[in-house]
Amino acid sequence: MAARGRPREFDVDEALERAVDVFWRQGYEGTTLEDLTNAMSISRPSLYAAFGNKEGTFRQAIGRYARVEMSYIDAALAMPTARAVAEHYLRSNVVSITLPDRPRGCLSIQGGLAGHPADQRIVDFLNESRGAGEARFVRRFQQAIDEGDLSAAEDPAELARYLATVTAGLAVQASAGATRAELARVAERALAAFPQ
Amino acid sequence: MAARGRPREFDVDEALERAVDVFWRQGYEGTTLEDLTNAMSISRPSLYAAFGNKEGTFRQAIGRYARVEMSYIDAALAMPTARAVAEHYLRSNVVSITLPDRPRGCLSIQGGLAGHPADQRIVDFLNESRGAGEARFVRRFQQAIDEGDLSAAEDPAELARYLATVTAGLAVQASAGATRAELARVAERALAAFPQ
DNA sequence: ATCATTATTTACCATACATTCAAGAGTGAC
DNA sequence: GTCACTCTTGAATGTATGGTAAATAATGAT
Repeated sequence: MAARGRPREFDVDEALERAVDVFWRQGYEGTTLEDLTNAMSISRPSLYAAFGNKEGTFRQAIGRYARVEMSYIDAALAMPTARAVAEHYLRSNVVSITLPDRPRGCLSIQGGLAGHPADQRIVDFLNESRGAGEARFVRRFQQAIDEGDLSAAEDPAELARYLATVTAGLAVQASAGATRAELARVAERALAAFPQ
Repeated sequence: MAARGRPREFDVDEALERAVDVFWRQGYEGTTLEDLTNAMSISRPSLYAAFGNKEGTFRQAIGRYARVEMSYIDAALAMPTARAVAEHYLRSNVVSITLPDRPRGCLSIQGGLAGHPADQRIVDFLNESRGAGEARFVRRFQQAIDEGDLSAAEDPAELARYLATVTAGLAVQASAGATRAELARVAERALAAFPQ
C-alpha cells in the first residue's frame, strides 16, 4: 500500500492501452521493443520493470483488450435468450472490429495465428484465450437448454463454435478492409442459421 | 531453352513446396531464411538466385499454394448451381484445412493478417489475394442470377463475402485445433443460411 | 540528514537477421 | 581444351533485435 521509492512517471494502464494499439496493428512478431517504447512513451528499462518483457507486455495487453474492447461479450451473455445472446454478440462484434479510430479487426486474431517456433507460446496463449471465450458461450447455451429456452436437440458446443467461427471470419474481413455495413449484412445472414 | 552453365541441383517446385509448408506453419514474419533454407535443403545464395529474396519466395509460395492446395475452388466454381458451388466450396475447404499430414488452417490467412510496417506489402498482398478469390465467387453468383438459377433479389457480392467470412473463420478454428468433424458441422450450419 | 527503495537515463551486449561477396565447380558451345 | 555461363559453397557484412548494467534521481521512513 505504501508507495516507497521514486514514483512511476507514467500511468501503467495508459501505457498498456498504447501497447494494445501497436500489437493490434502489427501483431506480436511484427512489433519490436522500439515500436512499443515509442508508442508508450517510456524507456526500455521502464517497460521491463513494469511488464517483465515483450511477452509479458503482450499478455497484459491481451488482458486489457479482453477487459475493455471485448466487454460487449459480458452484455451479450446476459441477454435473456440464446437467440438474443447470438444477436447481441454478432452485432456488437461487427461494431467493435470496425471502430473508426481504432485498428480494424480483432487483436486476439491478428495478434498471431502462426509464428516462429520460439513464439509458439504466444500462439498457444491466443488460441487458449479464444477458447476460453468460446467456452463461456457453451455454458450459456447449455443454460438456455436447461431453462427450456433452447431445444435440447441443439449442441451448445456446436452453436458456440459456429459463432466463434463467424466472428473470427468477420475479423479477418475487417482487417482486409470490409466496411461495417458489409459485415453487418454478413452477420445477419449468419444469424439466419442460428436456432429460432 | 538451351541449358547453359552448371545445372541446378534441386527441383525448384519441390523446394517451393517445402517453403509453402514452412510459411504455412510459421507465417511470413515467423519464418527466417534459416528456416527456409533448412526446409528446402538449399543454401542461401541458391534461394536468392532462384526466388529473388524472402518476399519473392513467399509470393511464389502463395502462388503454388493457390494452384495446388486451393484447386478445389476451381471445382467448386464449376458446379452447376450457386447452391452446389457453396456446398462444394465449404465442404472441400473443411477438408483442405484439416489434412492430417499438413499444417492446419490456410496459408493465405496464417501467412500474415498483420505485420510490421516494413512488411505491410506482404499483408496487402495476402489481402488482395483473398479478395481476388472472393471476386471469382461474385462473378459466379452473378452468372447464377443471369441464368435464373439464383434469385435476382440476392446480392452476389454479399453471398461471396459470406462464404469468404465463413472459410476464414474455419481456418482460424482449424489452426487452433478444431477437428474436421467439428468444422464440418459448422460448415453445414453456415450453408443453412445460403439461398435454396 | 541519512538510508532504503524504486524509477529513469544512457549506454551497452550478444545474438539473430536478411542479404551479398568471392572463390570454386559443373555444364554446353566452339 | 578453352571459354562463357551458371550454380554451389562458405564466409562475411551491416543492421535490428530483445534484453540488461550502471549511474543518477526522486520518494518515504527513521
